[in-house]
Amino acid sequence: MPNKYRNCTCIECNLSKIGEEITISGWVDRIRDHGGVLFLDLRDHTEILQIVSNDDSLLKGLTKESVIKVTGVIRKRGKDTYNPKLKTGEVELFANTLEVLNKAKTPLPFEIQNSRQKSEDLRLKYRYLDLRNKDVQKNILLRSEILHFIRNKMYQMGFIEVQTPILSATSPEGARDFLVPSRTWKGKFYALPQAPQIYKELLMVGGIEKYFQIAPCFRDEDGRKDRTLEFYQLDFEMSFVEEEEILKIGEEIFTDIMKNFSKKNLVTPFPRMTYKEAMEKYGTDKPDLRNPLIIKDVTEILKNTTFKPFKNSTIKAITVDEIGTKPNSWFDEIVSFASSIGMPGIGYLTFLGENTFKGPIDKFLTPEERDSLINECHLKPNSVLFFIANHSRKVAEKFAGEIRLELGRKANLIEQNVLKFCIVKDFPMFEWNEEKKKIEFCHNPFSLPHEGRKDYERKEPLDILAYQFDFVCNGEEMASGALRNHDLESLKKGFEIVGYQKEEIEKRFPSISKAFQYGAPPHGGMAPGLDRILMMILDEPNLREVSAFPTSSSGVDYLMGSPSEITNEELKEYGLCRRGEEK
RNA sequence: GGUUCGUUAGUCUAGUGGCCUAUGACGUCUGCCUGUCACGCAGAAGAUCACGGGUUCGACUCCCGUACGAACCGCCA
Repeated sequence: MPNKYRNCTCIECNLSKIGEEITISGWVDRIRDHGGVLFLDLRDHTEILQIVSNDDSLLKGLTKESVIKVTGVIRKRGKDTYNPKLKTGEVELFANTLEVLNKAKTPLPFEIQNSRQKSEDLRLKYRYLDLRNKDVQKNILLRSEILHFIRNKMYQMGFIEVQTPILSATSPEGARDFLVPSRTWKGKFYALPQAPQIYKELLMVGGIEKYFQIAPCFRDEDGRKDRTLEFYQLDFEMSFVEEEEILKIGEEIFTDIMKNFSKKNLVTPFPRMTYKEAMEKYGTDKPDLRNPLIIKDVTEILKNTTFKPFKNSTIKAITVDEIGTKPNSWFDEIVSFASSIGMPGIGYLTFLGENTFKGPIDKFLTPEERDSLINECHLKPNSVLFFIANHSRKVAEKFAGEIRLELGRKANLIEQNVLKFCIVKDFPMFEWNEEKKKIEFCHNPFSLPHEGRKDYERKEPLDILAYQFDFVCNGEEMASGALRNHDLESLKKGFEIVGYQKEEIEKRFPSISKAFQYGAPPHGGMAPGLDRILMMILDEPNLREVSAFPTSSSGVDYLMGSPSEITNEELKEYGLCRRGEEK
């Protein structure tokens, strides 16, 4: 709508406007003063428009990135002065008046056009300038499109959008909570939700059978490139479902989003594997299937080995074809990588063909062992077989997983321009924490064991599997989901196994403990990470690039200056006091 | 909490013990230029080399510590 600032935007300035007098506002992108004739690129959210004038007093004192309002007449450019790079490149605005609405200070902290190459802390400190860069803005625009797309999709599938509280209660297990002191109830705290888990289950008890929300989640843990203090999940939950239905819907959502927004090839359908299989073949619960290498367990083949480091150990092997002729330095780098991740060593053998190997371990092998390795590990001449051994099976798997990734990277085996999803399911309900010498939940305490309460009666806790799954893409965890346990007794049993008293559960989860006594439907759902989806689509190196106002990796917001100190008065008002001061 | 790497004008960067009174580019400022569009040309200003200590005749450079940043491990049901 025309107003005193503008009656059109840059993109609207085309051949149809020739001869018209227009008023337009925006930022000064560039100034080119030729003496006698001067050019100015005016930028708004749509495009750039070239302004021309012969009056050099018009530009007196004008600085880049100032906000100006220009009135003038649209002219057709001479043919040889078209600028094909601009959508407005066939026209220009001959300025009559130019008014500075807000002058920009000079020099700028960085040039807008190449802000993406600047150091990140500087960009974040001046995020509003960084956002003026079209390449930076494009991520925020895509985020908007995907949010729009997801909402449409969920509504189409019959889900109901429900917002759940941000000021909530602290939850045991899981990540550290962000706490918010209550002024009214001194000494008591709200907690920001790590996920709307309890609320969505209560919605199921409340008869909202298909719920979704694009939910903010907060976790007070150290950052990573794909982990921030606050992030968004497409959280959804359904009543009266079986696991397969959730997996199908999850797969449909991911497929639709990726097909619509990613330029990479999406491989469908998503292959599925159990947690056990993932750990055995890939050494991780989030396998990167772009990497063709597979881990083979050779413990049985080498059970009688005389090679000391392999004795009484789980032995994993990885075959890499066609690298036998790499220089020694190549293998030395693998060895030093192995030691950098804490491995005592890594053995390898080059297969020369026939029955012959080259390598220091060869002399410890019997002819039978050689034959078995050649057959079981599918060795071809010039293949190299890497051995990862450890007394602990878990540790051997973990190291093998890391070596698999490193070998894939180093041998250039990672397939490019492809999105390879997989669904990892049947996570164990519990796992043993060696350091704390106790049993812990492996994933989500609210998940349903395969046999429900029967599992608790018949099985060792560590053998119980859950209807718990992850969606993984290119080695990144993209979503987590589960069928939930709606049987209060077995839910409590689970908490008892990790060391909670019965009363404690009722105290910690008063809502669930009560609600599940009044007719809780079987239910389940999942939660794809919105920020990670964007990171994957845009091929960004970290989550901060897909958010308008991210904090630094260490959780500092340089724009707002948060976290910030507060005064003693404020502390007192919230019923808090500084260390060493009396209450 | 741990490991690794980093910190030099507004920005990015060169620099490997004396040749540094610190290089180059972009930006900024001044002047010239009537068709540029990453305009061009000429000139100028701009740096307690993150901070503190040490080694040395001498430290931007080597060592230790601190702060800050990033990636990773731990942590993230």
